[in-house]
Amino acid sequence: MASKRPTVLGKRSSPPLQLPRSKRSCVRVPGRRNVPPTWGVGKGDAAAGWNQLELTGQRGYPHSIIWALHQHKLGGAPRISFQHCLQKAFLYSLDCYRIFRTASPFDRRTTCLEWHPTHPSTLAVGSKGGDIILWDYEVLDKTYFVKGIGAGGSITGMKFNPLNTSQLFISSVAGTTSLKDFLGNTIRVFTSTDTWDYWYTSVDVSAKSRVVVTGDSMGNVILLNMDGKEIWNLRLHKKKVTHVALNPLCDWLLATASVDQTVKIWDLRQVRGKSSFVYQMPHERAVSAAYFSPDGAKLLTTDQHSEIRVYSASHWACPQHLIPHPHRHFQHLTPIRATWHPRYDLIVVGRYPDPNFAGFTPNELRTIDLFDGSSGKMMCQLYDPDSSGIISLNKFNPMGDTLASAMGYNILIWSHREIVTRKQEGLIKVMSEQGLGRGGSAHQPSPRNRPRQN
DNA sequence: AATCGATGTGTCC
DNA sequence: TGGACACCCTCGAT
Repeated sequence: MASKRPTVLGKRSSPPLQLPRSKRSCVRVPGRRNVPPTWGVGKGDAAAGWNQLELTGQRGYPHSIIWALHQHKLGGAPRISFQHCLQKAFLYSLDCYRIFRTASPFDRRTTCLEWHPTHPSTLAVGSKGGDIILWDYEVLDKTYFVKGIGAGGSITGMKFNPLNTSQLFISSVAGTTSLKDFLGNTIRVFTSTDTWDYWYTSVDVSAKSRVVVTGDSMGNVILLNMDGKEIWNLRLHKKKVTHVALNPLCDWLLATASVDQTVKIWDLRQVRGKSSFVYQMPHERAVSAAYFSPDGAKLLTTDQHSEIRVYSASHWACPQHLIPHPHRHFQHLTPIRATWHPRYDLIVVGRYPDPNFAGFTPNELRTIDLFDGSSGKMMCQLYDPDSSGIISLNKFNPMGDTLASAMGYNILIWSHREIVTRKQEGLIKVMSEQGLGRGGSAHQPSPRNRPRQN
């Protein structure tokens, strides 16, 4: 096998990428070429933007758990569960969500986002250059930064090790799926390519059945045990595998998405080849993501053009909802992926307005859209005019009260205005005590993207 | 198999 | 300030 170096086929013209890059080696860590990383505190006030609610029913009532309990007790319609009341209360509260903190720690686009499974204000974010940051946004400067190789290092998938949350499973264009810690040590390499002709595109892990699954850009899916022993490696798709996801409850159920325009569901215990799937879901376009819902009962897929789908376990064969939504693919954009809220039947996804999309309206904004998973209806949009880029990645934290977004080079943290205000006061105090204060107020907005300003 | 076009975001001049 | 251009290997159409 050829060494992992530029190839004619790959059209790579730069020197071998595994060598230290003279241009990059002296660059401070973290940091952009000539721009220091930026860390921002959101404005958190009402003027910061608008969030548009499209709920039916009354407004202006404190939509809290108390409200939900009250509603439930009133029991207007018996089929409306307490859970549903809670979800409604949560949707109302989104009206008050603001950007709480921002960070722009990389010298390339953000490609990957993963919340810490237990620590509520900590997340890992990966970049196109292979950098990874572990960031606790509630504590100033509490970050770990693992430097990547630069060009060609792109992080394609991340998953915290469920058995040791100081470690991350990482798949990368640089040619490995491996387990690393935040000091940069490689604990184990699960698979590697010795060529730039293909690379790994996604990882998932099951603590229960102790397996690691990874997909590659040729359509192969590899199943390994936690010790790194390969169980099988099979070409399950005709084109690049874009996403692999294990069912959180049923750990032998695997979903794979591909640019071959299919999503396939597999029984891990009996995979023999391309056609041994349990279900196949043909799509209109290449598919970027297929996430099982937290309760394992649904599957959410995002294609590369203008469709989000919800499938239900009761009937995998046919989608429960086809949701039209503009999020077309573009070479220099991190593919947009819709994700589930961890507690409610809600879907979050970034909008990339498209004049050719059927529902296009002039002056459409690059919002974050929330859909109800059971009705398929859009319930709410989040928007901040100071962060007007396309928001490719959106994930709620495991608690479900904070949203992390990836917008180009930037990471945005959204939470409830009251919490934002309270916490920001504390942060600004600490900043000014440490001489980091910026006139005692938040960042000055930049015309395009506030987080880039410093 | 090879070529082309789409068209976001940041840097440099 | 605005325009050129890099990014670096994406995907669909031809």
